[in-house]
Amino acid sequence: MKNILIIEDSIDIRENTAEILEMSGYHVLQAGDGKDGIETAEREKPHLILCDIMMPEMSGFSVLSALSKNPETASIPFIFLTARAERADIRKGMDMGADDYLTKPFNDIELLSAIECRLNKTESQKQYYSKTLQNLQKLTAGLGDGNKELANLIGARKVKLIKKKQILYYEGDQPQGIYLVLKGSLKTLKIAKDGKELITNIYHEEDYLGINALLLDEVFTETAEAVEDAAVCLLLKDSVIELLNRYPEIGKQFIKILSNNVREKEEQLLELAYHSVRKRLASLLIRLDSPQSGTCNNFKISRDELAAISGMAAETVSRTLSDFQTEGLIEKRASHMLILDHDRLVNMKN
Amino acid sequence: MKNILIIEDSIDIRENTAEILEMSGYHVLQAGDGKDGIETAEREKPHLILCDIMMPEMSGFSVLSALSKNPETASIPFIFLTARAERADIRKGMDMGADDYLTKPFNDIELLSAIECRLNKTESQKQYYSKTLQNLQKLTAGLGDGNKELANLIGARKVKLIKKKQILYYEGDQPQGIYLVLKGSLKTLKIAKDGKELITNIYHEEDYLGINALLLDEVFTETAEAVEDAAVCLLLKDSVIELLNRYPEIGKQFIKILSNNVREKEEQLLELAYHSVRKRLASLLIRLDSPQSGTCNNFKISRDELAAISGMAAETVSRTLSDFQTEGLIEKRASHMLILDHDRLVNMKN
DNA sequence: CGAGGCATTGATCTATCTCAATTCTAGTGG
DNA sequence: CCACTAGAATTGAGATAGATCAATGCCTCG
Repeated sequence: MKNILIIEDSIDIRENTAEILEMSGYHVLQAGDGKDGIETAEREKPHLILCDIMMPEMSGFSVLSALSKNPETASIPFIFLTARAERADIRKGMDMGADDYLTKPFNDIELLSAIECRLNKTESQKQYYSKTLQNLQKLTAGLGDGNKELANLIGARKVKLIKKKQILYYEGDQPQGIYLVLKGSLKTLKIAKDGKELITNIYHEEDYLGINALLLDEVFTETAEAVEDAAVCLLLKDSVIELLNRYPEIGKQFIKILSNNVREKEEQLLELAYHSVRKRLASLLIRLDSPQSGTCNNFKISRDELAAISGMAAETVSRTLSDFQTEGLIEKRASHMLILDHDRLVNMKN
Repeated sequence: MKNILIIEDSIDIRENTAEILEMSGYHVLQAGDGKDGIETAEREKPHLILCDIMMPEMSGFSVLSALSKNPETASIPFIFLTARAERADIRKGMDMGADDYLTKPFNDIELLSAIECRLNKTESQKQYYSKTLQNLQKLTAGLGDGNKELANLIGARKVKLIKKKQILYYEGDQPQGIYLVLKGSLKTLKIAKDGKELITNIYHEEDYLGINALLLDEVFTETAEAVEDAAVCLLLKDSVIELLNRYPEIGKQFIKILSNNVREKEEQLLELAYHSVRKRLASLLIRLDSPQSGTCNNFKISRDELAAISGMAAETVSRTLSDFQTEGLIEKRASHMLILDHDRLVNMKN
């Protein structure tokens, strides 16, 4: 039997809702204010939480924020109850990691379907991603307790699905934490004053997104967008910092990731400063060809994107690729690229 | 009583010199060749080393180079003994980090005054830097035990002095740890195949050098060179990692430093990709003007260096600076730069 | 005070961007 | 399943910012 916790200051609504749920076979816990709600959640670890936004003393936001900080409760599906209107509030709630919201007054069917839907989704996601997570754990094995907890945090947290071209966050947004890419790929980009874009990074499965914004108390300096349909998992700032405090290994992993990043960027700066378009494009193709060391020799990417990564004009990219093709270095058909002569690309003179 | 090691293949000179020194109250160690000299130095850690340049099998340069690599011996004052002439050799020796040289034949007074002067200098430097270190400790206070230990580590380590244009480490060297800059400034640079240099970073007092090489088990990917006479302190890899394991705060500091670095690099990439030389040079001037937030409006730098940071030709830098001057944005006299109109530089259109 | 290294300035050259006109591709709806 | 269309890619022609080569002038440091 599933336990559901209702946090709601109005006795009427609370009892009424509880009744509906109990008739449907759920076991219900009730809390009349935020503080009580948090305590109950931590003690009982319910399977789902319903929480009013507007409450005296402690708002629903504070409750969600507090629960998110505790890894034990961070992953419990969380549904906001809210008076109609207040769209801004809803946005804010969802951004903070709430899973859904119900507009009061709601009827039995709305309530039950929202809850069921959420419980099902959580369940199926858990199964779906447990495979990915096993890989992750294997990957981060031997790192001791720290990573087990990190993995728990990941497994526990809700997954956010974003579709191709959708924005995960904008330059200027306040970072909420870091994202682990579970599936698909994303890119981060900066925009110059004249509107030209520069892609600064491409993230694939198992990459972390936003580490460099985690500890600097500033807004994002780049925009993150899905290159293809993707699933990411938000690890809230406070939880990650908490882990960082407890497990130095995790900090060391982050340092490694960032160090690699710095190195890559410096390499790119050197290329951009002194290498010809041919050379830069050649090395970019190599870089894209082996996203994670597995050389696959073929991938898909638009000219505009190639241009935005390498900082050249799309027409120039197009021309140069045509040259490469006639020279037998690559094969291209529309946006599909196939590397033919890896070595000659690596050793491109100029 | 101070120990002095003499490395010299000619027995006559060696014994003679030893006698002079012993009469003056020093305890003398002797070595007849480079290999023996290095071993003795490592075993006995003398207070000062005298070393002939021209020796069979292993030259004085090799001895100095070997001792410099070992942190235990790197900070021992090192004086070359050399036959007259050979000015080039002397230059080379000083560039490698020797502290002084004596031209053979030398008399008692020359020898003793050189030694005394050097020992005194080392002593006073130790005191001088202990003050800097105290500042550092104050600076990193409030970070708990971790930083106290870090500060201890720093205080314990010997200081390495490097002169202008001298190399701290080369691309391809194995990192021994990270360096804390105590005084002066250094730059790290990468070299393109055609010999052009790109300066990737400039480090000032209290900056850490080499964090990005610390945890990646690979060689340095850039060369570090002193821009002006500088003093650095080597924090050995193992000690730092040990601290990292014990004090998450330190890891977090490193993450912040690296995060900032990544951000800066991305910003530079954007500029290099899409901004005009005018704009890039303007923002570089701004960046150089305030090394650590203290706007001083005037600094010294060569055209070649400006070119190597911004990835343009030195002539272009020169031309653009002249333009800036006629526009009343800056004032320049040889390599001295003075910012006149900070705002207009920041808002440079194109 | 002299020399060698910096800095400046001029003249030329070219890699790459920009604008513009076609052609191709892939995704949509009938 | 096919035709249609909007977006993507290609190709051409022309413009230009900045690199390069070269000559001269100016510090600065011994």
